[in-house]
Amino acid sequence: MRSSTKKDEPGKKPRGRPRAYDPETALRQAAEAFWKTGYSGTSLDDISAATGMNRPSLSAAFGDKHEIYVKALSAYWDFKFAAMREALERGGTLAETLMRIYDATLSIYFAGNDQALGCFVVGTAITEAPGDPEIKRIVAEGFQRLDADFEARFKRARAAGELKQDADPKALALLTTATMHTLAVRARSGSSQNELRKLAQKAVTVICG
Amino acid sequence: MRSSTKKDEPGKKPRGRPRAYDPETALRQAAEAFWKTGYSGTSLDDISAATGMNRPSLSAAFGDKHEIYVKALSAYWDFKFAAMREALERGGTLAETLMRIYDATLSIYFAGNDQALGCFVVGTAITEAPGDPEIKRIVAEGFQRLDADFEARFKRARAAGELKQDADPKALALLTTATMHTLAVRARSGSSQNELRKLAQKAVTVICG
DNA sequence: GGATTTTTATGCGATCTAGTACAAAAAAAG
DNA sequence: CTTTTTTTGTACTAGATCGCATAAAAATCC
Repeated sequence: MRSSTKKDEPGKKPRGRPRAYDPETALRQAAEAFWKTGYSGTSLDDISAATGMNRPSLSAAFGDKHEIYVKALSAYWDFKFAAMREALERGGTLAETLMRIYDATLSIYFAGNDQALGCFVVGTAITEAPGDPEIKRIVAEGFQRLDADFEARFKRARAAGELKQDADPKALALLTTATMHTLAVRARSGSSQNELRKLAQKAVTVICG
Repeated sequence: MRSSTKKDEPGKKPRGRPRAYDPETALRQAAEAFWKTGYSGTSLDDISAATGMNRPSLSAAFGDKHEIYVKALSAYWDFKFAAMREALERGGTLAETLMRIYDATLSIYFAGNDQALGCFVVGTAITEAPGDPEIKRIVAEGFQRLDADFEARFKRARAAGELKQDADPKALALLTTATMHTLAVRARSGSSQNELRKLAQKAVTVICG
């Protein structure tokens, strides 16, 4: 609840005992714990162990379990869309751009050292969505933005003559998102990164005509 | 552990007190509970309430929580593939067949009265997969079979001249599965059945050329 | 009707879980 | 050096959760 998210000016040191942990790092570690075992499957003790913070500190910094999760979920979307934007804005042909997006996506889905965890949203938030309006809303808004970003790119491509004039940007955008969803699901159920890269390549080939 | 899954001959009545509940019905009710709140989010008390069975009866009939879930998951795949097979074998053009499959799929994903729950596998098993080898295996095998069934259908379509000769059956199959995955994910995060039907229609149009 | 078999029903005990109260610790301010 | 402020660390309570032990119930076999 404090305004500690905004980085205090480095000169002014705050009044009391200094925090032992960096909030951003801790939130990322908490997210990793949720990412592995899902919302319901992760206890506050697990998060406490993952962050090195004890329960009261967690509570003071991020609120209760649900608040921690929602913050982690929002941070994940921010991170994902930042990666998307970067891949989108680096230019190149349509197929190159799409493939760059999928490569960036896969490097997130396979980020862990050992076990691939896929997409945080698809792998953990989807399960909770039906019984949790807030999670459901955040998830749905992210997917809508994904569709919209892709559709805009396909419209530009069609205008630039990269696609046939009778191509349906909306339809192609939905298939592009669908491909991302299947990558998310398959990564978490054991497919290899190489296999999924080939899958993405095939999808891009079909989508780009 | 008993051989009670095989329907005993109707003439021979078993020896002791008769079961108060039909095992198949109970397993379906247990699956519905898992479907709503996921594996970790569903307690044995929840399942007990959903089935009307008390805990020891559940234990005797299906084993512990993990065994109940695995049985429910396998039963779901059976059910899903039965619906698939029926939609595949009813003939018609490629586009008609695919659309029939998606309609059957959506009627499963939106089966509940109130809240859409999407796909049991994508909505609940995916979350557990990384930490549960058995669930992971069952999930992966189902997806592989899905891909294979679609690929076979596309090969037939190409041979029958329903597709261009340079079409890639494997690539189209992956996109068809991807579309199913996106339906699963979106249904659980609040999209309407009508909206998803339109999505499926657009996907089919692109996939069938 | 009594013995045997199988299922149901109640309830117990050990563990996990979430949230919080309270005191100790670490820093700046005066 | 003392006071004030904020965070940390320990510990506690209340409730959930799981698995099982034990007794009651309902059927067949003799």
